[in-house]
Amino acid sequence: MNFYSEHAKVWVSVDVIIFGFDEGQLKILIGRRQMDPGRGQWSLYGGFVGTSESIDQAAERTLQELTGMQRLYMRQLGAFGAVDRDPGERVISIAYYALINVADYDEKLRAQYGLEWVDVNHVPQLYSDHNEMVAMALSKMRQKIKSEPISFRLLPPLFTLTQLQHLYEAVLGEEVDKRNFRKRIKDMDFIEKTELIDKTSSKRGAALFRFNRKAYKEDPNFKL
Amino acid sequence: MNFYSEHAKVWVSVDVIIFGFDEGQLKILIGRRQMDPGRGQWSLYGGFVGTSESIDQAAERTLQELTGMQRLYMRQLGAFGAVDRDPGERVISIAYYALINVADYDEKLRAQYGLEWVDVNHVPQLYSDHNEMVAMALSKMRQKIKSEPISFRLLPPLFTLTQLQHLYEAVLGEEVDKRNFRKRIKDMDFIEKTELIDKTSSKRGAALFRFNRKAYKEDPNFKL
DNA sequence: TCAAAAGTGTTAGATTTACACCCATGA
DNA sequence: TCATGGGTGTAAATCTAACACTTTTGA
Repeated sequence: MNFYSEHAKVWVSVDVIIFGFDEGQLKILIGRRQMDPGRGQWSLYGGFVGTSESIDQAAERTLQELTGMQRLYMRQLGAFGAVDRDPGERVISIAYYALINVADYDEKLRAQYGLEWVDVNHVPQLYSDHNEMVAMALSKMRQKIKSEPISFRLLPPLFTLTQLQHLYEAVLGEEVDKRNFRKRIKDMDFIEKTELIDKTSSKRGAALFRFNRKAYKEDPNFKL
Repeated sequence: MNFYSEHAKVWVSVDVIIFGFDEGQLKILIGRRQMDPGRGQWSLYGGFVGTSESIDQAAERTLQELTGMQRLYMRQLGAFGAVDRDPGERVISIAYYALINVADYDEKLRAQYGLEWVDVNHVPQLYSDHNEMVAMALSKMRQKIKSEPISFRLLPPLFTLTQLQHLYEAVLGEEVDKRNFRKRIKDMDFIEKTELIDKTSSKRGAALFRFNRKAYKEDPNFKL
């Protein structure tokens, strides 16, 4: 008998907000809940924290289950612990948000889990407090994308400046001045212009850029 | 039998980093751990989350136990969940940070709990991952104090501009230009000059200011 | 030849930073 | 009278924001 045993245990889960950029919109991945309570409701994907894994590991396991992808960007958002947040049992949930390049995402997996990409501006009502989690994740994203080079996680390895600008516009929810935007990008030497040209979105073609992680680490001054 | 019961429960605790401003230094309140494992080690104060309280309520209960004070500023920092973070059992802890005016704090309570104020720049080794929590709290504080009027939570209701400046210097860990600082304060109409004079720290006396919460809510543009 | 997206500089205004002296008072 | 902390303004530099036209090319 020790002092721990005087107290009650609770279930702890993780829920993951997966952001993607597609069709000029910032989207998240949601699915229909497969179990009671709340079966059939739109919901974030989550999972319980096991006894032999850290909460970060639980979140990574959940994310990988869903995407099959490795080494994705993921950060903790915070813990959600209202007593009745889950209608079934007392469950404390720790929310994470992750960024993926939609093009890398296996469409078969999406279908298999019955997941859908939905525009962050048109998220339906979700199970439990998941809408709150999404709102908080979006707000944190907006903050972070201005001061850290996480935008590249939402794009293919090679991207045009117009794509990058549209991504910022989608995340921030406001228009961005093209010339000022490009000026700032030019100041960041770790965003490198390649010799490659993308001709898919214009007749003239646009230069493809790449994020050089090593160069960023040597001189990490990101500011949008 | 439902799907919850396939999973294991864990203990969930809260730990509170209590900041105070005293003798020109930013300090936190720590104590000697009263139970095994880790008895006698320096530690943050914490408590377990009960079955009928939210995590925020658990944090508030813990904070109030310790300070006897109500309506303090407190925010969640995040969840800490390494498997072996607690040497005794698997415990996931959610850290909170709180701000108090040291002068309001009952010295008897401090002595009763065996707590000490220590400078954030000289925090000893703490139990478990508590040093990590403190570092994160400090970093969040630094961020927040530049964009939200939380500094007043660390001061008496009436304060001089020199006090306020020293507080910023202690939190940010760098010197602040007196004239530029006062210029910015003047721009914020919700920091009101009173007719009162503090003569305790100079012969000439310094004007006492107060934070007008209502005025701030009407025009909340805080920027330091 | 023309529609559509790519690409490019300048200027005014706002913000930020650096900096030094006089004031009021009690001891 | 003097030591101590309180209080004040200006100018240079930097940063931010607004703004429009030319280029390239495939259809």
